[in-house]
Amino acid sequence: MTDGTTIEQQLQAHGIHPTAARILVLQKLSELTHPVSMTELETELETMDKSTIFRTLNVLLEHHAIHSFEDGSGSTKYEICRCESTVCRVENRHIHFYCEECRRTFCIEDVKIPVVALPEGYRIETINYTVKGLCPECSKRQA
Amino acid sequence: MTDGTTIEQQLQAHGIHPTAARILVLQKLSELTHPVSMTELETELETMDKSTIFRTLNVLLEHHAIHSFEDGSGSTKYEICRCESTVCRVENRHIHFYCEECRRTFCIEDVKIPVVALPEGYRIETINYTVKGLCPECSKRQA
DNA sequence: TGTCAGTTTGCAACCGGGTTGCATGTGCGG
DNA sequence: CCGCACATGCAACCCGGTTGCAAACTGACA
Repeated sequence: MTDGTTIEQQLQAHGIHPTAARILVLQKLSELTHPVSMTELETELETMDKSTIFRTLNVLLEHHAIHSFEDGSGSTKYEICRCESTVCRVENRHIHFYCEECRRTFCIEDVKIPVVALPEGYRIETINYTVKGLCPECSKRQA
Repeated sequence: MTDGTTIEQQLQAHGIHPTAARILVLQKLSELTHPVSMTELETELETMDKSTIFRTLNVLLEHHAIHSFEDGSGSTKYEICRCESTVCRVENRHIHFYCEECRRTFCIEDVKIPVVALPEGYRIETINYTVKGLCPECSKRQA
């Protein structure tokens, strides 16, 4: 989904009416290599209003063009969905690492979310797997 | 740790000076069978101020008498630590389920957090594993 | 037992992420 | 060209969490 296709095509592929705001937000998310908070997007996209970003993110989420998850930072993080198909299965998603020292959030692309078996009756929609601790840089600095 | 010991003894075992507030909070947490938010505690313990509860929870957390985690509800949830020892290993901790319909958080005691291997350098402090979806009741109601 | 220092608590104010209502703008079909 | 539905900006708001400060408490020591 990241290849030749334009941002606009990606939006349409997810059934989203491509407006300026939506293109800009998705564009930005596809450029960034790490997950961002709403506030970070706000500073990146100075022209755009907070509420617009908020609503845009929600549209993108509903149509599964992006993912959101909570690291322990307090604010929700967003990242573009790089799935091949339009529906992204839980077990294809990677885990995240939140460094309590430098407060950065890392994608651990290589490690997929381990899916557990739940007791009868539960219907799994999504799984949040976030590891907290010290990132390589910070743990080295501390040692 | 849940057995014969009094709340006061539990506090002391964790090196916490047992004050009225701390006893009440830990008491309440040990009574409850499900994780609660600060706000829920606030309504349960009407006499106690929000800030006191906040600071008390932090003391309990620092001394590993309780756990905290984020389900997707937006507010942090707290639950008593039922570990035998004073230090609670990640792999002994159970996972949680957040129902997007009834907004309740469930402990899945039987299922422990799967621990993944991270690339070199990361130091794991804690892991947040929360499944979101529909609880048995709500998924039955929907069907 | 009285006093003092350090700790704990309550109150009030604050902060920041997230959310909403409403008025304005924009694009598209007729 | 008009009208409508949808999208955006602005401002205000909500609420969980956090902090500064002063009062209350506790425990140690004279």
